[in-house]
Amino acid sequence: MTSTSRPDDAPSTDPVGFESHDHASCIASAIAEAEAHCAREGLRFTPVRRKALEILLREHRALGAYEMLDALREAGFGSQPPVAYRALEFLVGNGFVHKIERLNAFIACAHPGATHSPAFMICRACDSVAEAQATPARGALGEAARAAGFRIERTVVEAEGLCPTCSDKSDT
Amino acid sequence: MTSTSRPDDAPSTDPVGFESHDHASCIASAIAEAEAHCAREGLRFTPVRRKALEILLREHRALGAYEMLDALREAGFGSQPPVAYRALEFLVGNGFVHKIERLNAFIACAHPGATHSPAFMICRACDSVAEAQATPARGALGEAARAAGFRIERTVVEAEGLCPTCSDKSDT
DNA sequence: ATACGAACTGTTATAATATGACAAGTACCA
DNA sequence: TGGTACTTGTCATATTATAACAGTTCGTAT
Repeated sequence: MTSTSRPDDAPSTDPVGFESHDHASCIASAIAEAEAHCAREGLRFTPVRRKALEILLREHRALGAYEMLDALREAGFGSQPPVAYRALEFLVGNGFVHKIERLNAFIACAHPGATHSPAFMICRACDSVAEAQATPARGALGEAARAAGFRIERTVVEAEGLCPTCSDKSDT
Repeated sequence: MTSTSRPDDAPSTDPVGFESHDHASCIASAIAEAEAHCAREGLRFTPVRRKALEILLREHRALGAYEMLDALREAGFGSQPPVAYRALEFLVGNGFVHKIERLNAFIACAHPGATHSPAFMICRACDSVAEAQATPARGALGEAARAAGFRIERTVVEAEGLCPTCSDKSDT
């Protein structure tokens, strides 16, 4: 906790992520959420897993697996790819982290706790990523799936474009 | 053309792709579409590009770049990765082929000619892929983007689950 | 016809992303 | 305390992708 912490009721929505916000408190609460979830489910929130989640929360951007590996090595963990991939697999599997397929990279979930289908907005200029909510079963895809008899289990929804900041720059 | 060809008005929708259909005619017409498009735009529909598109149309499934490379080599083209990647880049760039990010693989467009935002249904059991239409700007993502001031240029929409066939099998 | 530039092809080499397999350590429970 | 499932770290390797450069082809303007 730093002197910048604030009560939980401040920017509780933050639907976007292109705005700045209080990292210290969102990190702490996300870690606490993960810890509680693991306790409830009988999962082992081991040091390397916790560290990986902390790194993603602290960076607040999408990291490649090898960037994660570097960070974990610096923190004193193993230095071979499976170390990073296994931690990330655990975190993704439990919904604490999402994989951005378009970037082959990983980002901490912005809505921990909520069961959700994430959607992402990826800026092609600065690589920033914001998380929103998708509504898979609704819309054209849901209809097509029902018509085809396809049983949707998971959706990847990623929009690529320009974030407000980069959009302003390119308008110049 | 084979004896199985049929008039263009038969299954004109084929919104799904989990159904079988007349490959010979859909291949021929897709190639013709691509040829016409390139002629109009002053693009060069070279032998290796044409062959790559033919291969994807014939296979009617998502192929990895190295599978494509093998097929191109067998057809007498170069045998190094850039050969495949460059042909695929051209085809994707012109909308004749889509990349399935979830699979790092490529599939021929099922709706050639139409300007569209594709959406895919990917069977996790048999890896079959069907293409549908997405409606990016509508729905929750479009709203979030407008609220955030994010300018969407392209969307990746991929649903993972079970196709009708595999779904029936797993119900047993 | 010919010279020119842009685009294309093929190659070598290497980068970036990801997984299989195994040995050693740890947690938990019977 | 012994067994079992899980976790970690490592080595080795597979898979996916791109940079750079030389030679060729294409279209066009002389």
